[in-house]
Amino acid sequence: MQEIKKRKTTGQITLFDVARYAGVGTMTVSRALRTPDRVSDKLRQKIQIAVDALGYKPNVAASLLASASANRVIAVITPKIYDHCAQLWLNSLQTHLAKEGYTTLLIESYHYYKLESQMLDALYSHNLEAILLFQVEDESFIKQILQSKIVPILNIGKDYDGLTNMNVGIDDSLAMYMLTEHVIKKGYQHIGLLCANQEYQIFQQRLHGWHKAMLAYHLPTHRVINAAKPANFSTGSELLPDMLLNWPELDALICTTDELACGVLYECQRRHIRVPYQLAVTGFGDNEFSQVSFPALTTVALPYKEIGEYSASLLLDNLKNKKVTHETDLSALAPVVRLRASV
Amino acid sequence: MQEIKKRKTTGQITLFDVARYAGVGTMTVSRALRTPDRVSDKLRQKIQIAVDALGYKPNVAASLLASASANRVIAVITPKIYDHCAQLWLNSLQTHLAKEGYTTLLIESYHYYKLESQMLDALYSHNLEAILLFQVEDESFIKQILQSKIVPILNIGKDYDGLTNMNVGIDDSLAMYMLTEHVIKKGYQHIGLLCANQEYQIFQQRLHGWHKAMLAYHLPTHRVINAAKPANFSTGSELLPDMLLNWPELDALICTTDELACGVLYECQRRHIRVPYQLAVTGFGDNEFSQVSFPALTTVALPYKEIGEYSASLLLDNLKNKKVTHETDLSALAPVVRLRASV
DNA sequence: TAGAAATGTGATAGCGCTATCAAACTTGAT
DNA sequence: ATCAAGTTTGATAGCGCTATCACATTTCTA
Repeated sequence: MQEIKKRKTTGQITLFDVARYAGVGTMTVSRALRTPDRVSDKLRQKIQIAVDALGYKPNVAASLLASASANRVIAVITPKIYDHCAQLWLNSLQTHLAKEGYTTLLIESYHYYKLESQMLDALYSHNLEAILLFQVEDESFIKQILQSKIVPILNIGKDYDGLTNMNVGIDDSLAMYMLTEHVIKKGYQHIGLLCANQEYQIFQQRLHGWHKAMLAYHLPTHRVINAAKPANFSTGSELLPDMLLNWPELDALICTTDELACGVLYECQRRHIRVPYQLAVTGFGDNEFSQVSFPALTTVALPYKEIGEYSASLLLDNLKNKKVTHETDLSALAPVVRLRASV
Repeated sequence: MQEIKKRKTTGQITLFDVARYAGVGTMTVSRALRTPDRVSDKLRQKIQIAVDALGYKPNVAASLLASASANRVIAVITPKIYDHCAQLWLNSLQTHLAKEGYTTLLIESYHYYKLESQMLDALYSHNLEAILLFQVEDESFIKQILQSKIVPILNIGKDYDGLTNMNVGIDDSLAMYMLTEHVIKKGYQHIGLLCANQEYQIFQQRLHGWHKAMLAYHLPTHRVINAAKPANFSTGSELLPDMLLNWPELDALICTTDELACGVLYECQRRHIRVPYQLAVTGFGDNEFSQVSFPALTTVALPYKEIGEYSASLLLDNLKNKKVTHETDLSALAPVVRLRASV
């Protein structure tokens, strides 16, 4: 039996207290809690009683330090949690990771502008097993994370030249190409693009997809408003007049988000513009309201749910040290155009 | 000088390595990093060079264990992060806490249904300083958290009989009362209520507020649809026909969320019902789209931004061990009715 | 210039836990 | 009954860090 000495302590109930109460060694208590099958039934029961009686809570910092084991915690960094895409993806990801016992720590990087290193320090203090970046565009920030490369990093979005350990690409450009192609094939000739949030690469990609499709079908690409405003409902309402003023011949308007498109639809109603007869309108993203709106919004859906699932499995495989080259049928991750009443 | 011995280590660069490289004691390195002003400039520079050269990253588990200090991390538990209210509140809260160097750990409790204790274990492993509950309704879950009462707990929402250490109430009932009163004063007589998500207390409170206002003005309270469906756009569109069928005399419809109301507006357009001339419609929450919609939605705004700010200051005061009874002008937290074109 | 006070630095002893290994106790085959 | 092999248990020695105190050094006061 281990020496029973008086220690000055933080007041917390420790393994030692439990061991003394149960009349066993600390190691046996530790085992009873971590690997119960390596302890006899009799002692295990005794120990359980002691744990309950004393209200013992393990000190995970000590456990981590002693075992140098990881924490089953992954961090997700994304600029804007409330984005519809982020919602779908996160929801799917978290569900899958929670099943495997992982806790997800969400960080909205927006709040840590100029506080990045502080935030990272706090992050690393959690003994993370991995970091996921979702549509993080700040390359210097990514590099800063990678510098202190102590855990695997999975990036969702544009691949920064293989900087990250793993990358799951999302092809916004392709999605917009497909959508534009559908509109073109419907016979529209004077197709404009309404792009907000132009400062973000992801919107540049959407613009690029439109541009490419227009060129491919020999259509003019000058009818573009590219604004540095939030891509929300009011911006849509606000910018429609400019579009109509500049290009009265417009017969279709492609918006880079469903919110913009929805704002445009409202403005059309205010101005008695009949959609799609006078003007066809599309969004991007297949948000919840796009199939309920009046008229229902033609849009393109990116498979964020599947991407979330794929991200989770890729990450879990990597953490389990299986092959990192996880071959999956990526066709399941292709964008889907939803043609509705507004085109 | 401290004995330089060979240790078996996890391979990580330790304080000891930095100390040896810089030719100082470990304690000096520790101080140079934690309390730089207690170390001479000369040694501090030397140590900084050693830290950079070796790429030293502190092991926070060890630091926590040795100092028994807290982590500047608070956890927020909420059933649904993507809720508009949660967004506003969280955004405001996080901004204020980030300024004070706190990192916010977001947990969507939905993902941990039946995994609560596992999730809590993971949570506690972070040496949290506090836990915030936002509109958590599962009382047994709250009790479970409180059982292991190791950190202050701040609850936002209904007060569970003083179970939590601190409580910031949000009066949904009052907000709905105010809204209903406005509608009544506009002269509407046949006022119905469309309530979804009836299983949640927060929606019961809204229903209650409507009921109370109707009684106060001697108006009938039977025109209610109380559905166990998600309070979203499509439910609004879907349930409007039932309302109209049951009560053709309806001249105003109050919806328990803006999403429901927006769905109702769309359905009105499909059915050529002129709002507000044939039917007035209101929402609840003042979501972004409610002022852009056509017609713009009359609704009531709860001051989640202010509540977030108040929560942050209350929590910070508590953590700093100032007076916990933080008196604030709570009138700033009162709901605000926004009368718009739809009523 | 001596002595007191303030400041800077390092050796030590844990924080609460687990890896490790040796000791004690089973079990089963001879 | 005996020994080999398996199983269960506990004492020990750290994990990497910081609180603490003692000692060394500097600065200030009389």
